[in-house]
Amino acid sequence: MQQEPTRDRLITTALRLFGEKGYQSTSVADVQRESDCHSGSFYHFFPTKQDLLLAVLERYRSAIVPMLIEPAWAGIDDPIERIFALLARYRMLLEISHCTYGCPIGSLALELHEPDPEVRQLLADNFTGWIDQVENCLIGARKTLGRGFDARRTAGFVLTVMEGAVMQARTYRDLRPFDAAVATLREYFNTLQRAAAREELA
Amino acid sequence: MQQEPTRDRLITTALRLFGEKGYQSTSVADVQRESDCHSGSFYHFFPTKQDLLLAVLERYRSAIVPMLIEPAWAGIDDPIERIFALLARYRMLLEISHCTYGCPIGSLALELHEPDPEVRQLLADNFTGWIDQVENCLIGARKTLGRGFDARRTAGFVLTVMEGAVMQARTYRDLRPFDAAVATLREYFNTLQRAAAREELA
DNA sequence: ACTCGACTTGATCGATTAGTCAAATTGTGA
DNA sequence: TCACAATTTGACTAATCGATCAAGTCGAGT
Repeated sequence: MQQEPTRDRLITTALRLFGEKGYQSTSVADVQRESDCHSGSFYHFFPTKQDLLLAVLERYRSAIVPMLIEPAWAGIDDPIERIFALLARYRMLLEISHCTYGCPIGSLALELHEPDPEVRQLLADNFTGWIDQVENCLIGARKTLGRGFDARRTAGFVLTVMEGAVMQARTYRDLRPFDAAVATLREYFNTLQRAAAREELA
Repeated sequence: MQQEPTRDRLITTALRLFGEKGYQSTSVADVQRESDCHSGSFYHFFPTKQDLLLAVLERYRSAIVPMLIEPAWAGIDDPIERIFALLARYRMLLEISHCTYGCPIGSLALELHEPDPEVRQLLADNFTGWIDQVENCLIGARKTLGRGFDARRTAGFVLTVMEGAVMQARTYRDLRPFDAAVATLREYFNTLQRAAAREELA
Protein backbone atom coordinates (compact mmCIF):
# COMPACT_ATOMS: atom_id res chain seq x y z
CA MET A 1 0.00 0.00 0.00
CA GLN A 2 2.67 2.50 -0.94
CA GLN A 3 1.22 5.78 -2.07
CA GLU A 4 1.95 7.78 -5.19
CA PRO A 5 5.05 9.99 -5.00
CA THR A 6 4.37 13.49 -3.73
CA ARG A 7 4.94 15.22 -7.03
CA ASP A 8 2.56 12.88 -8.86
CA ARG A 9 0.05 13.15 -6.04
CA LEU A 10 0.05 16.93 -6.36
CA ILE A 11 -0.49 16.70 -10.10
CA THR A 12 -3.31 14.20 -9.68
CA THR A 13 -5.06 16.39 -7.11
CA ALA A 14 -4.56 19.56 -9.13
CA LEU A 15 -5.84 17.87 -12.27
CA ARG A 16 -9.03 17.03 -10.47
CA LEU A 17 -9.47 20.38 -8.75
CA PHE A 18 -8.65 22.42 -11.86
CA GLY A 19 -11.29 20.42 -13.68
CA GLU A 20 -13.88 20.79 -10.94
CA LYS A 21 -13.33 24.41 -9.94
CA GLY A 22 -11.02 25.91 -12.51
CA TYR A 23 -7.47 27.13 -12.15
CA GLN A 24 -8.01 30.41 -10.37
CA SER A 25 -10.63 29.10 -7.99
CA THR A 26 -8.26 26.38 -6.88
CA SER A 27 -5.83 27.70 -4.30
CA VAL A 28 -2.39 26.23 -3.79
CA ALA A 29 -3.52 25.52 -0.25
CA ASP A 30 -6.43 23.45 -1.62
CA VAL A 31 -4.05 21.30 -3.61
CA GLN A 32 -1.72 20.92 -0.64
CA ARG A 33 -4.49 19.96 1.75
CA GLU A 34 -6.05 17.38 -0.56
CA SER A 35 -2.61 15.92 -1.27
CA ASP A 36 -1.51 15.69 2.37
CA CYS A 37 1.42 17.87 1.48
CA HIS A 38 2.89 20.87 3.26
CA SER A 39 3.71 24.20 1.72
CA GLY A 40 7.48 23.83 1.58
CA SER A 41 7.15 20.40 0.04
CA PHE A 42 4.86 21.75 -2.63
CA TYR A 43 7.24 24.51 -3.57
CA HIS A 44 10.09 22.05 -3.60
CA PHE A 45 8.52 20.48 -6.69
CA PHE A 46 6.72 23.45 -8.21
CA PRO A 47 8.35 26.89 -7.92
CA THR A 48 5.05 28.57 -8.79
CA LYS A 49 1.41 27.66 -9.15
CA GLN A 50 1.79 28.02 -12.90
CA ASP A 51 4.46 25.31 -12.93
CA LEU A 52 1.86 23.01 -11.43
CA LEU A 53 -0.52 24.00 -14.21
CA LEU A 54 2.13 23.17 -16.80
CA ALA A 55 2.60 19.73 -15.24
CA VAL A 56 -1.16 19.17 -15.26
CA LEU A 57 -1.41 20.13 -18.91
CA GLU A 58 1.47 17.81 -19.75
CA ARG A 59 -0.25 14.97 -18.00
CA TYR A 60 -3.49 15.71 -19.82
CA ARG A 61 -1.61 15.66 -23.10
CA SER A 62 0.03 12.34 -22.41
CA ALA A 63 -3.27 10.90 -21.18
CA ILE A 64 -5.27 11.65 -24.33
CA VAL A 65 -4.59 8.33 -26.02
CA PRO A 66 -4.39 5.87 -23.11
CA MET A 67 -7.07 7.38 -20.88
CA LEU A 68 -9.51 8.89 -23.36
CA ILE A 69 -9.11 7.51 -26.86
CA GLU A 70 -8.37 3.86 -26.16
CA PRO A 71 -11.26 3.32 -23.72
CA ALA A 72 -13.60 5.12 -26.09
CA TRP A 73 -12.61 3.04 -29.09
CA ALA A 74 -12.45 -0.37 -27.46
CA GLY A 75 -14.49 -2.79 -29.58
CA ILE A 76 -15.30 -0.20 -32.22
CA ASP A 77 -13.75 -0.48 -35.65
CA ASP A 78 -15.70 1.79 -37.93
CA PRO A 79 -13.80 5.08 -38.07
CA ILE A 80 -16.88 7.31 -38.12
CA GLU A 81 -18.38 5.40 -35.22
CA ARG A 82 -15.15 5.94 -33.32
CA ILE A 83 -15.65 9.69 -33.63
CA PHE A 84 -19.12 9.45 -32.15
CA ALA A 85 -17.90 7.05 -29.50
CA LEU A 86 -15.40 9.70 -28.48
CA LEU A 87 -18.17 12.28 -28.29
CA ALA A 88 -20.17 9.81 -26.23
CA ARG A 89 -17.37 9.83 -23.65
CA TYR A 90 -17.86 13.54 -23.16
CA ARG A 91 -21.59 12.99 -22.93
CA MET A 92 -20.94 10.49 -20.17
CA LEU A 93 -18.72 12.95 -18.31
CA LEU A 94 -21.47 15.54 -18.53
CA GLU A 95 -24.10 13.05 -17.43
CA ILE A 96 -22.36 11.76 -14.32
CA SER A 97 -21.50 15.32 -13.26
CA HIS A 98 -25.02 16.64 -13.92
CA CYS A 99 -23.66 18.81 -16.72
CA THR A 100 -20.99 20.54 -14.67
CA TYR A 101 -17.89 18.74 -15.91
CA GLY A 102 -17.09 18.78 -19.60
CA CYS A 103 -13.73 19.28 -21.26
CA PRO A 104 -11.18 20.60 -18.75
CA ILE A 105 -8.86 21.81 -21.52
CA GLY A 106 -11.60 23.89 -23.07
CA SER A 107 -12.49 25.38 -19.71
CA LEU A 108 -8.89 26.30 -19.00
CA ALA A 109 -8.47 27.67 -22.52
CA LEU A 110 -11.25 30.18 -21.97
CA GLU A 111 -10.57 30.85 -18.31
CA LEU A 112 -6.97 31.92 -18.87
CA HIS A 113 -7.31 35.05 -20.93
CA GLU A 114 -3.68 35.96 -21.21
CA PRO A 115 -1.79 32.78 -20.46
CA ASP A 116 1.97 32.61 -20.56
CA PRO A 117 3.21 31.33 -23.91
CA GLU A 118 4.16 27.99 -22.37
CA VAL A 119 0.67 27.48 -20.99
CA ARG A 120 -1.02 28.55 -24.19
CA GLN A 121 1.21 26.23 -26.19
CA LEU A 122 0.34 23.26 -24.01
CA LEU A 123 -3.36 24.01 -24.32
CA ALA A 124 -2.91 24.12 -28.07
CA ASP A 125 -0.91 20.87 -27.97
CA ASN A 126 -3.79 19.19 -26.19
CA PHE A 127 -6.21 20.34 -28.88
CA THR A 128 -3.81 19.25 -31.60
CA GLY A 129 -3.36 15.82 -30.06
CA TRP A 130 -7.13 15.38 -29.92
CA ILE A 131 -7.59 16.55 -33.49
CA ASP A 132 -4.84 14.17 -34.64
CA GLN A 133 -6.83 11.21 -33.41
CA VAL A 134 -10.04 12.32 -35.11
CA GLU A 135 -8.13 13.06 -38.28
CA ASN A 136 -6.87 9.48 -38.33
CA CYS A 137 -10.46 8.27 -38.20
CA LEU A 138 -11.46 10.55 -41.04
CA ILE A 139 -8.50 9.45 -43.15
CA GLY A 140 -9.66 5.89 -42.52
CA ALA A 141 -13.11 6.83 -43.77
CA ARG A 142 -11.94 9.02 -46.62
CA LYS A 143 -13.25 6.72 -49.33
CA THR A 144 -16.80 7.08 -48.03
CA LEU A 145 -16.57 10.86 -47.66
CA GLY A 146 -15.86 12.08 -51.17
CA ARG A 147 -12.85 13.18 -53.13
CA GLY A 148 -12.38 16.78 -52.08
CA PHE A 149 -12.77 15.88 -48.43
CA ASP A 150 -10.43 17.75 -46.05
CA ALA A 151 -9.77 15.40 -43.12
CA ARG A 152 -7.77 17.88 -41.07
CA ARG A 153 -10.29 20.66 -41.37
CA THR A 154 -13.15 18.34 -40.52
CA ALA A 155 -11.30 16.91 -37.52
CA GLY A 156 -10.90 20.46 -36.22
CA PHE A 157 -14.61 20.95 -36.84
CA VAL A 158 -15.40 17.94 -34.68
CA LEU A 159 -13.44 19.50 -31.82
CA THR A 160 -15.22 22.79 -32.45
CA VAL A 161 -18.60 21.12 -32.19
CA MET A 162 -17.65 19.11 -29.12
CA GLU A 163 -16.39 22.15 -27.24
CA GLY A 164 -19.34 24.30 -28.22
CA ALA A 165 -21.73 21.51 -27.30
CA VAL A 166 -20.12 21.00 -23.90
CA MET A 167 -20.35 24.74 -23.26
CA GLN A 168 -24.06 24.81 -23.94
CA ALA A 169 -24.76 21.67 -21.94
CA ARG A 170 -22.98 23.16 -18.96
CA THR A 171 -24.66 26.52 -19.31
CA TYR A 172 -28.15 25.07 -19.68
CA ARG A 173 -27.41 22.25 -17.22
CA ASP A 174 -29.04 20.03 -19.80
CA LEU A 175 -27.76 17.30 -22.07
CA ARG A 176 -30.17 18.15 -24.86
CA PRO A 177 -28.09 20.93 -26.43
CA PHE A 178 -25.16 18.51 -26.49
CA ASP A 179 -27.23 15.76 -28.06
CA ALA A 180 -28.67 18.17 -30.60
CA ALA A 181 -25.22 19.30 -31.67
CA VAL A 182 -23.98 15.73 -32.01
CA ALA A 183 -27.10 14.82 -33.99
CA THR A 184 -26.47 17.69 -36.37
CA LEU A 185 -22.87 16.64 -36.77
CA ARG A 186 -24.04 13.11 -37.51
CA GLU A 187 -26.39 14.50 -40.11
CA TYR A 188 -23.50 16.39 -41.67
CA PHE A 189 -21.46 13.21 -42.01
CA ASN A 190 -24.49 11.42 -43.44
CA THR A 191 -24.94 14.06 -46.13
CA LEU A 192 -21.23 13.89 -46.94
CA GLN A 193 -21.42 10.12 -47.31
CA ARG A 194 -24.57 10.26 -49.42
CA ALA A 195 -23.00 12.86 -51.70
CA ALA A 196 -19.88 10.72 -51.99
CA ALA A 197 -21.98 7.69 -52.87
CA ARG A 198 -23.72 9.65 -55.63
CA GLU A 199 -20.34 10.86 -56.84
CA GLU A 200 -19.18 7.27 -56.94
CA LEU A 201 -22.08 6.30 -59.20
CA ALA A 202 -21.50 9.12 -61.67
CA MET B 1 -20.06 66.81 -21.09
CA GLN B 2 -21.94 65.16 -18.26
CA GLN B 3 -20.68 61.72 -17.54
CA GLU B 4 -22.57 58.49 -17.27
CA PRO B 5 -24.20 57.84 -13.88
CA THR B 6 -21.97 55.95 -11.47
CA ARG B 7 -23.93 52.74 -11.56
CA ASP B 8 -23.88 52.63 -15.36
CA ARG B 9 -20.22 53.58 -15.40
CA LEU B 10 -19.40 50.65 -13.12
CA ILE B 11 -21.30 48.28 -15.36
CA THR B 12 -19.59 49.62 -18.47
CA THR B 13 -16.15 49.24 -16.93
CA ALA B 14 -16.90 45.79 -15.55
CA LEU B 15 -18.29 44.66 -18.88
CA ARG B 16 -15.01 45.60 -20.51
CA LEU B 17 -12.76 44.16 -17.81
CA PHE B 18 -14.70 40.90 -17.47
CA GLY B 19 -14.32 40.49 -21.21
CA GLU B 20 -10.63 41.30 -21.23
CA LYS B 21 -9.49 39.49 -18.10
CA GLY B 22 -12.39 37.36 -16.98
CA TYR B 23 -14.53 37.63 -13.87
CA GLN B 24 -12.17 36.26 -11.25
CA SER B 25 -9.09 38.06 -12.53
CA THR B 26 -10.94 41.36 -12.34
CA SER B 27 -10.86 42.71 -8.79
CA VAL B 28 -13.51 44.97 -7.42
CA ALA B 29 -10.72 47.48 -6.90
CA ASP B 30 -9.91 47.32 -10.63
CA VAL B 31 -13.47 48.21 -11.52
CA GLN B 32 -13.55 51.00 -8.94
CA ARG B 33 -10.27 52.52 -10.13
CA GLU B 34 -11.19 52.49 -13.80
CA SER B 35 -14.59 53.96 -13.00
CA ASP B 36 -13.30 56.75 -10.74
CA CYS B 37 -15.45 55.38 -7.99
CA HIS B 38 -14.65 54.74 -4.36
CA SER B 39 -15.29 51.58 -2.44
CA GLY B 40 -18.31 52.71 -0.45
CA SER B 41 -19.92 54.11 -3.55
CA PHE B 42 -19.46 50.84 -5.36
CA TYR B 43 -21.06 48.84 -2.58
CA HIS B 44 -23.88 51.32 -2.42
CA PHE B 45 -24.98 50.09 -5.85
CA PHE B 46 -23.76 46.50 -5.76
CA PRO B 47 -23.89 44.65 -2.43
CA THR B 48 -21.51 42.02 -3.77
CA LYS B 49 -19.23 41.48 -6.74
CA GLN B 50 -21.70 38.94 -8.05
CA ASP B 51 -24.42 41.58 -8.18
CA LEU B 52 -22.18 43.51 -10.52
CA LEU B 53 -21.81 40.39 -12.64
CA LEU B 54 -25.58 40.02 -12.80
CA ALA B 55 -25.92 43.62 -13.98
CA VAL B 56 -23.23 43.04 -16.61
CA LEU B 57 -25.01 39.92 -17.87
CA GLU B 58 -28.30 41.80 -18.00
CA ARG B 59 -26.68 44.52 -20.06
CA TYR B 60 -25.18 41.95 -22.40
CA ARG B 61 -28.57 40.38 -22.86
CA SER B 62 -30.27 43.65 -23.66
CA ALA B 63 -27.42 44.60 -25.99
CA ILE B 64 -27.62 41.53 -28.22
CA VAL B 65 -30.02 43.01 -30.73
CA PRO B 66 -29.08 46.70 -30.81
CA MET B 67 -25.32 46.34 -30.41
CA LEU B 68 -24.56 43.03 -32.07
CA ILE B 69 -27.34 41.87 -34.39
CA GLU B 70 -28.43 45.15 -35.96
CA PRO B 71 -24.93 46.35 -36.88
CA ALA B 72 -24.10 42.93 -38.27
CA TRP B 73 -27.20 42.75 -40.42
CA ALA B 74 -27.26 46.31 -41.75
CA GLY B 75 -27.64 46.15 -45.54
CA ILE B 76 -27.93 42.38 -45.60
CA ASP B 77 -31.25 40.79 -46.48
CA ASP B 78 -30.54 37.17 -47.27
CA PRO B 79 -31.19 35.21 -44.09
CA ILE B 80 -28.32 32.76 -44.54
CA GLU B 81 -25.93 35.61 -45.30
CA ARG B 82 -27.08 37.27 -42.10
CA ILE B 83 -25.89 34.25 -40.14
CA PHE B 84 -22.46 34.46 -41.68
CA ALA B 85 -22.42 38.22 -41.24
CA LEU B 86 -22.98 37.61 -37.54
CA LEU B 87 -20.11 35.14 -37.46
CA ALA B 88 -18.00 37.72 -39.29
CA ARG B 89 -18.55 40.09 -36.36
CA TYR B 90 -16.91 37.61 -34.05
CA ARG B 91 -14.11 37.16 -36.54
CA MET B 92 -13.59 40.92 -36.44
CA LEU B 93 -13.49 40.93 -32.65
CA LEU B 94 -10.87 38.20 -32.75
CA GLU B 95 -8.89 40.00 -35.41
CA ILE B 96 -8.66 43.38 -33.71
CA SER B 97 -7.73 41.73 -30.42
CA HIS B 98 -5.15 39.42 -32.02
CA CYS B 99 -7.26 36.43 -31.11
CA THR B 100 -7.58 37.22 -27.43
CA TYR B 101 -11.16 38.51 -27.29
CA GLY B 102 -13.95 36.31 -28.54
CA CYS B 103 -17.37 35.80 -26.98
CA PRO B 104 -17.45 37.13 -23.41
CA ILE B 105 -20.52 35.07 -22.54
CA GLY B 106 -18.84 31.86 -23.59
CA SER B 107 -15.76 32.74 -21.58
CA LEU B 108 -17.82 33.46 -18.48
CA ALA B 109 -19.88 30.32 -19.01
CA LEU B 110 -16.80 28.13 -18.82
CA GLU B 111 -14.92 30.20 -16.25
CA LEU B 112 -17.68 30.00 -13.65
CA HIS B 113 -17.85 26.32 -12.83
CA GLU B 114 -20.51 26.45 -10.18
CA PRO B 115 -22.31 29.72 -10.73
CA ASP B 116 -25.25 30.77 -8.61
CA PRO B 117 -28.53 29.88 -10.28
CA GLU B 118 -29.20 33.51 -11.12
CA VAL B 119 -25.87 33.85 -12.89
CA ARG B 120 -26.26 30.58 -14.75
CA GLN B 121 -29.76 31.54 -15.84
CA LEU B 122 -28.57 34.86 -17.24
CA LEU B 123 -25.76 33.14 -19.13
CA ALA B 124 -28.35 30.77 -20.57
CA ASP B 125 -30.65 33.70 -21.40
CA ASN B 126 -27.84 35.28 -23.37
CA PHE B 127 -27.35 32.11 -25.35
CA THR B 128 -31.08 31.77 -25.89
CA GLY B 129 -31.39 35.36 -27.11
CA TRP B 130 -28.57 34.76 -29.59
CA ILE B 131 -30.08 31.50 -30.81
CA ASP B 132 -33.47 33.19 -31.23
CA GLN B 133 -32.01 35.60 -33.75
CA VAL B 134 -30.33 32.88 -35.77
CA GLU B 135 -33.49 30.81 -35.64
CA ASN B 136 -35.41 33.67 -37.21
CA CYS B 137 -32.94 33.69 -40.07
CA LEU B 138 -33.31 29.97 -40.56
CA ILE B 139 -37.09 30.18 -40.49
CA GLY B 140 -36.79 32.84 -43.18
CA ALA B 141 -34.69 30.46 -45.25
CA ARG B 142 -36.70 27.36 -44.46
CA LYS B 143 -37.97 26.91 -48.01
CA THR B 144 -34.42 26.57 -49.33
CA LEU B 145 -33.37 24.15 -46.58
CA GLY B 146 -35.71 21.22 -47.04
CA ARG B 147 -38.88 19.95 -45.43
CA GLY B 148 -37.65 18.15 -42.34
CA PHE B 149 -35.37 21.04 -41.44
CA ASP B 150 -35.19 21.85 -37.70
CA ALA B 151 -34.56 25.58 -37.42
CA ARG B 152 -34.17 25.64 -33.65
CA ARG B 153 -31.72 22.78 -33.54
CA THR B 154 -29.67 24.25 -36.35
CA ALA B 155 -29.62 27.69 -34.73
CA GLY B 156 -28.20 26.09 -31.60
CA PHE B 157 -25.66 24.35 -33.79
CA VAL B 158 -24.54 27.69 -35.20
CA LEU B 159 -23.91 28.93 -31.66
CA THR B 160 -22.07 25.69 -30.90
CA VAL B 161 -19.81 26.16 -33.90
CA MET B 162 -19.20 29.83 -33.17
CA GLU B 163 -18.21 29.18 -29.55
CA GLY B 164 -16.00 26.24 -30.42
CA ALA B 165 -14.40 28.20 -33.22
CA VAL B 166 -13.69 31.18 -30.97
CA MET B 167 -12.15 28.84 -28.38
CA GLN B 168 -9.75 27.37 -30.91
CA ALA B 169 -8.84 30.73 -32.40
CA ARG B 170 -7.99 32.05 -28.96
CA THR B 171 -6.05 28.96 -27.98
CA TYR B 172 -4.03 28.83 -31.20
CA ARG B 173 -3.84 32.62 -31.39
CA ASP B 174 -4.74 32.15 -35.03
CA LEU B 175 -7.80 33.01 -37.08
CA ARG B 176 -7.44 29.97 -39.32
CA PRO B 177 -9.23 27.51 -37.01
CA PHE B 178 -12.11 29.98 -36.84
CA ASP B 179 -12.21 30.41 -40.59
CA ALA B 180 -12.02 26.67 -41.12
CA ALA B 181 -14.98 26.07 -38.81
CA VAL B 182 -17.05 28.75 -40.53
CA ALA B 183 -16.14 27.32 -43.94
CA THR B 184 -17.28 23.88 -42.83
CA LEU B 185 -20.53 25.33 -41.51
CA ARG B 186 -21.01 27.09 -44.83
CA GLU B 187 -20.45 23.81 -46.60
CA TYR B 188 -23.07 22.21 -44.38
CA PHE B 189 -25.65 24.81 -45.37
CA ASN B 190 -24.71 24.38 -49.01
CA THR B 191 -25.31 20.64 -48.86
CA LEU B 192 -28.62 21.21 -47.11
CA GLN B 193 -29.70 23.62 -49.82
CA ARG B 194 -28.57 21.34 -52.63
CA ALA B 195 -30.43 18.44 -51.07
CA ALA B 196 -33.54 20.60 -50.69
CA ALA B 197 -33.29 21.67 -54.33
CA ARG B 198 -33.15 18.03 -55.43
CA GLU B 199 -36.08 17.26 -53.17
CA GLU B 200 -37.97 20.10 -54.84
CA LEU B 201 -37.42 18.56 -58.27
CA ALA B 202 -38.54 15.12 -57.27
C1' DA C 1 29.51 5.59 11.04
C1' DC C 2 29.47 9.47 8.18
C1' DT C 3 27.99 12.46 4.47
C1' DC C 4 25.20 14.57 1.31
C1' DG C 5 21.38 15.65 -1.28
C1' DA C 6 16.42 14.97 -1.56
C1' DC C 7 12.51 15.82 0.73
C1' DT C 8 9.35 17.44 4.69
C1' DT C 9 7.74 20.34 8.37
C1' DG C 10 5.23 24.35 9.61
C1' DA C 11 5.64 29.10 10.87
C1' DT C 12 5.60 33.20 8.49
C1' DC C 13 5.57 36.91 4.91
C1' DG C 14 3.67 40.92 2.29
C1' DA C 15 0.19 41.68 -1.04
C1' DT C 16 -4.31 41.46 -2.40
C1' DT C 17 -9.00 40.19 -1.84
C1' DA C 18 -14.12 41.26 -1.12
C1' DG C 19 -16.51 43.82 1.84
C1' DT C 20 -17.74 47.45 6.00
C1' DC C 21 -18.56 51.70 8.01
C1' DA C 22 -19.16 56.39 9.81
C1' DA C 23 -18.85 60.78 8.36
C1' DA C 24 -19.27 64.16 4.74
C1' DT C 25 -21.45 65.90 0.66
C1' DT C 26 -24.92 66.57 -2.68
C1' DG C 27 -29.35 67.16 -4.82
C1' DT C 28 -34.35 67.64 -4.29
C1' DG C 29 -38.91 68.72 -2.67
C1' DA C 30 -41.60 71.27 0.91
C1' DT D 1 -34.51 77.56 4.60
C1' DC D 2 -34.96 73.32 6.10
C1' DA D 3 -35.19 68.34 5.91
C1' DC D 4 -34.16 64.10 4.23
C1' DA D 5 -32.67 60.73 1.28
C1' DA D 6 -29.25 59.50 -2.12
C1' DT D 7 -24.72 59.35 -2.91
C1' DT D 8 -19.70 59.87 -2.04
C1' DT D 9 -15.45 59.74 0.54
C1' DG D 10 -11.65 56.97 2.15
C1' DA D 11 -9.94 54.57 6.02
C1' DC D 12 -10.43 50.13 7.68
C1' DT D 13 -11.07 44.88 8.49
C1' DA D 14 -10.61 39.97 8.33
C1' DA D 15 -9.53 36.46 5.37
C1' DT D 16 -7.06 34.47 1.82
C1' DC D 17 -3.68 34.50 -1.65
C1' DG D 18 0.93 32.72 -3.61
C1' DA D 19 5.30 32.25 -1.97
C1' DT D 20 9.52 32.01 1.42
C1' DC D 21 12.48 30.05 4.69
C1' DA D 22 15.20 27.74 8.27
C1' DA D 23 15.25 23.72 10.61
C1' DG D 24 14.66 19.04 10.58
C1' DT D 25 14.10 14.08 8.66
C1' DC D 26 15.20 10.50 5.66
C1' DG D 27 17.59 7.15 2.79
C1' DA D 28 21.22 5.78 -0.35
C1' DG D 29 26.20 5.53 -1.23
C1' DT D 30 30.84 5.19 0.70
